[in-house]
Amino acid sequence: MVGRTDDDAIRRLARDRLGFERLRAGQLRAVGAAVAGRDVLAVLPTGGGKSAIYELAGLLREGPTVVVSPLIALQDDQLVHLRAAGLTAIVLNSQQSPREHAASLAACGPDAFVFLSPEQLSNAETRKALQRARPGLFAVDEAHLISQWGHDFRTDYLRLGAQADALGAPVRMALTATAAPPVRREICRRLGLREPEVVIGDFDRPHIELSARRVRLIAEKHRELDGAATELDGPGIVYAATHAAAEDAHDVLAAAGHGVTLYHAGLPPRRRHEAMTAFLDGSVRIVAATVAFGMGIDKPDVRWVLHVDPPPSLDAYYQEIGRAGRDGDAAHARLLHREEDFGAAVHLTSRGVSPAAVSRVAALLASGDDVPPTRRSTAALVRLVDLGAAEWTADGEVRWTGAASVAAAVAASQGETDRENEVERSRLEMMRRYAEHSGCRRSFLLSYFGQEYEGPCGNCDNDGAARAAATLEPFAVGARVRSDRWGEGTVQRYDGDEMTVLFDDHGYRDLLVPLVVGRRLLRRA
DNA sequence: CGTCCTTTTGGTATCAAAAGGACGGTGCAATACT
Repeated sequence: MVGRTDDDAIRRLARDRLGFERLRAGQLRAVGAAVAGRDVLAVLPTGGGKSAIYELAGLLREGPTVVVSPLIALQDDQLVHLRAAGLTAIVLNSQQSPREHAASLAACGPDAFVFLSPEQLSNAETRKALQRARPGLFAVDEAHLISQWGHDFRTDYLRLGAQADALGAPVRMALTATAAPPVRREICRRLGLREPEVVIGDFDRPHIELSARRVRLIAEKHRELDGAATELDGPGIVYAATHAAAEDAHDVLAAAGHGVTLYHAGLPPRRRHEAMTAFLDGSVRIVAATVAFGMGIDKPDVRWVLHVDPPPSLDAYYQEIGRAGRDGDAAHARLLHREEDFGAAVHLTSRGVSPAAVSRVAALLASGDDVPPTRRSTAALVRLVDLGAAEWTADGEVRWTGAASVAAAVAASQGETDRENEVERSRLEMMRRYAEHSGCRRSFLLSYFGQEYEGPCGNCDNDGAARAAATLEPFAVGARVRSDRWGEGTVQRYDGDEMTVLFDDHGYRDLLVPLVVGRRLLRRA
C-alpha cells in the first residue's frame, strides 16, 4: 500500500516538475496505485487532470511510458506540453519520414514519454523497439474509444491488451472522461486490467442547464436553432448527425445573420483548420459540426451545445455536452429530436464483424497462412480470439487454436454480433428515454453513469414538474439481480412504475415494477 | 430505420408516382501518383 509520505512525494513532484499546485484525492490514489505496480482505470470528467496521472506515474516508474492517444493532433499537444515542462517526449506517427520515425525510437530512453496511435503498435518493428526499451507503464488515453471505435472503425483499439502483453509493460492504465459501467467493464476486459484501482470522478455539471424538445419536422428544428442562437449569448456548438444536416444547420444560421462556421470530415483539411481556428479565437461565434468536431477542443467559454439530432448513446451525448461551460459559468445543453431520429438501426449497420471476413480469416489462420492486415481482418481476428478459436502469441501475432472448426467459429461469431447489436439498440433506447424523460434530466443522466443523485436538480426543463409519486422499489438501485430470461444484471433506476436493469449480456431493459413483483421476474443474484 | 437519388412503370398529347438501391460518422497508415 502507498502511505502518506508517498502521497507527499507525489504532491512534491507534481508541484516541482509539472507545476500542479493541487492534486485531487482520486489523482493521488491513481498515481499511488500505479507506482505500487497496480493497473488503473480512471474515469474523470474533463478538467479532472487525467494527463497528470500518467505523467506523474510515468515519472515515478522505471522505464519509458507508452501513451496511446487517438489523434496525431492530441499527441502533438501532449508533446509540446511535456517538453515545456522539461520532460523527454516523443511521438511516433505516419507523418514522420522513416528517418524521423527511427530517430524518435532511438530517443526512447528510460525517462521518455512516447505518444502513439494504436495502429503504430501493429507495426512489428515499432513494437519490438519499444519492447527493447522496457516500458514501465502503458497508458491508454480516451480509453472509451476501445468500446466506441474498436469494433468497426479503428479495430486496432481492440488489440491493445495483446499489444500491452507483447510490450511487457508491468503496469497498464486506462483513462477516459466518459464511461458508463458497461463501457468500464469492456475497457477492463479488452485491456486486460488485473484488479485495477478504479477512480471515478463526479459527473455532475450542475451549471449546465439540460433540456430536450421533441418536434415533428426538420423545419421546426431549424426554427428552434435560430431561436436558440438568438436567445443564447456567447460561443455555441451545433451538433448534427450527418454532413448534410450540419451543412443545413450552418446555412440556416448564416441566412439568419448569425456568425457561424462549418466543420465536418468531408471538408478539405484547410477549411477544417480555418473553421476550428475561427471558433477557438472567437472570430466566429458558432460552429455547426458532426462528431468530427470536439476531441481535443478545449475552449473554456463555450456557453451552449445544441443537438439537432440525437447521438447514438448517452455516453456520446454526455461527452459532447461536456464541451460547454468548462470555465464553470452557466451553460446550456439543448437536444432537439423527432420520433424517427431514433430508428433502431441508424447506427448499427456498421456494427459487428462481417461473417465473410470471419470465415476468410479463420480459414487462413487454420491453414497457417498470413492474414493481410486490414480493418476487417483485424476485427475478425479479435472476434476469433474472443471466441477462443484463436489466441494472441507473445509477439503480438495470432495463432489458430483448433478449439473450434471454421464453420463453428463463423456461427458463434454471428451469435456474438447479434448480442452486440442488441446491446447497441438498448444504448440508443436509453438516449430516447432521456430525450422523452419527464422527470429530472440530471437524475436520469447521472444514474446512467452509475452516480447516485437525488433530484430535482433545479436546472433542467422538467424542473417544477411534479415528482413521480413514491413507488415500490423491490430492489435497491445498484443491487445485483437475476432473471430467467436475461441472466444477471444491476438495477439502475426507478421511474414511476418502471424500473431499468442493465443486464450483463443484454443491455438495458425497462421492466414494469408491478410485474416484477407479481410474477417474481427478478430475484437477488 | 429514413432519406435521397436513380430507374422503372403506367399508358401512350406528357410526366407523376412508385419501386429500387445506396448510404449514413469518427482517423490512422500505406500506397500510388505528380
